[in-house]
Amino acid sequence: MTSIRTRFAPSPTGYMHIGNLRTALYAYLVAKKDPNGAFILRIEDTDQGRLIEGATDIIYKTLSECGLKHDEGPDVGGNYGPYIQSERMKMGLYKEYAMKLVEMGKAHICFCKEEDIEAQKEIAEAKGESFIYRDPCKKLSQEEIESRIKAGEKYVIRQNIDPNGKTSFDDEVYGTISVDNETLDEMILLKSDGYPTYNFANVIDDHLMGITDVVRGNEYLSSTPKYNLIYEAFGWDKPRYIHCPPVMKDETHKLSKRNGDASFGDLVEKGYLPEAILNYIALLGWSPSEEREIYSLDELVQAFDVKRINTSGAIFDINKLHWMNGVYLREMDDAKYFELVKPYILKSVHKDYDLKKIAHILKERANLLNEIPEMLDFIDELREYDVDLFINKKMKTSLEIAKSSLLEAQKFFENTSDWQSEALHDGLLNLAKDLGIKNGQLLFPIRVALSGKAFTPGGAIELSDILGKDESLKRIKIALEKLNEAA
RNA sequence: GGCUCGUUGGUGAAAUGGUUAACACAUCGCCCUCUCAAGGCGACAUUCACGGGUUCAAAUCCCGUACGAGUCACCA
Repeated sequence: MTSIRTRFAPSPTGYMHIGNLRTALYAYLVAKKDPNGAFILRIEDTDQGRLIEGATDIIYKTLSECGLKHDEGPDVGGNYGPYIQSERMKMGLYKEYAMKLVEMGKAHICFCKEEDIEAQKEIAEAKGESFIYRDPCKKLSQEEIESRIKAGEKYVIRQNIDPNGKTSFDDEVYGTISVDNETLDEMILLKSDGYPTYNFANVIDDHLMGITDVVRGNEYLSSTPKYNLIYEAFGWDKPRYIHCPPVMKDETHKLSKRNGDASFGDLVEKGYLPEAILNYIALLGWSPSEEREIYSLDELVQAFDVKRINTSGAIFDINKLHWMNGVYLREMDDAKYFELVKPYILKSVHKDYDLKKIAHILKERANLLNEIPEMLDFIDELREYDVDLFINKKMKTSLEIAKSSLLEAQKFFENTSDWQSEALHDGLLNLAKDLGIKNGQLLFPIRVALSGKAFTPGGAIELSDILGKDESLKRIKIALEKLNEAA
């Protein structure tokens, strides 16, 4: 049995969309499911007008950040190169195959003007008729064709389709798809600029590169029969088809880069981890057979099964990604977490505090790296805050209680020589016990005094430990002044 | 408009003719707790777009309707 070969074939026209990335992921998983399988990257740059500078680099970068390592591609080489279609085109490869089809009577040369066809189409649509272009150039004599080409007239090569009969194929996801040939239009294979269309290059390259499993979006479902007709004309083996449902932005719209919809790069910039993103999008349109959702890439390879790909579109839910990102963050080992989180801590903490302690209180709380700077914005400088923050029903605190608790805390802090978390912990809890008040009645006011915020990562003990004796006392003093003013 | 595909809770989804229709996110409530989180527990679809049919039995099979998407480019 031959090894599985799949390809990811993006066109370098901008950023990497989440939907694209998911297709790449599925193609990778299908290939890697086979120990000898190969995942190939091919750049489809046949639309010279839409090329965007740097887009290919984004593709390389994204794949590598995600760990979707390709076995063959423009940057890593391989035995089936070149892997960029414009380079293949320069070898005359597409034209050669297109001409073969012309010789076989499966394609023809067409001189029709784009505008003329467009006009005919509009007329048909105005009448409410469906429009299938019947190309008059099919009837041109050999002599006429030759003389017009010689005269320098522009032409394209167009597929010939026998309108009789049906064409059908079995999609691994959608099952049997079958269409009447008369509804198939005769698509352009080679453009007048000499470049192949996607429709053609795709078939030629997939065959030449030995692709066994074509993984792509379901927007190609309805043109697949036309591709198969080309395979049949050449007598080539057809690949297995794995069409994937779309990733949606909402009920009726696919995810798109316009409107600032999430691209992979955007999400990473917002503080989502590539592993979490990949894990999340794997679940958009596919579900594992076991009751589990957290999978590393290698685990996905094991668990993935084409048969469990869904047929209907899935809406991208940032909420769930957010949760999943938090899971990845919490499960990360401390050393790795610290290195990851350090630059974000440094965005708001510039003074000389123990960053590891800060990372520690963050770990259970931050779902998103970008949330971190704001969570720590009280550490360097205490900001102005409202004295009412000390009043908390659940903690059973009032301004009076806060004041007396802080006075006690002040005394305790002043007399504490052993400023470390364990001693602070024991000391403060004992203090509350001695005073006959609830822990919260003592600790809540301290926490507010130290941070000036209603919510903070960490509590009174952790914050006083991090801020140190002098700074803690200073902040308590400020709080007491506030409370005196309020009284 | 023609053709193709789709439709289970707010979201991702399981189920492959017989279950109280899993599970996860979100939401809400309770517990834990020095705040917020995290964690624990619980609530949340009498119903699977709708209407028929087949069957002892249908979310699952068949037909129709509605709605949605894709495609019909010298874009991929």
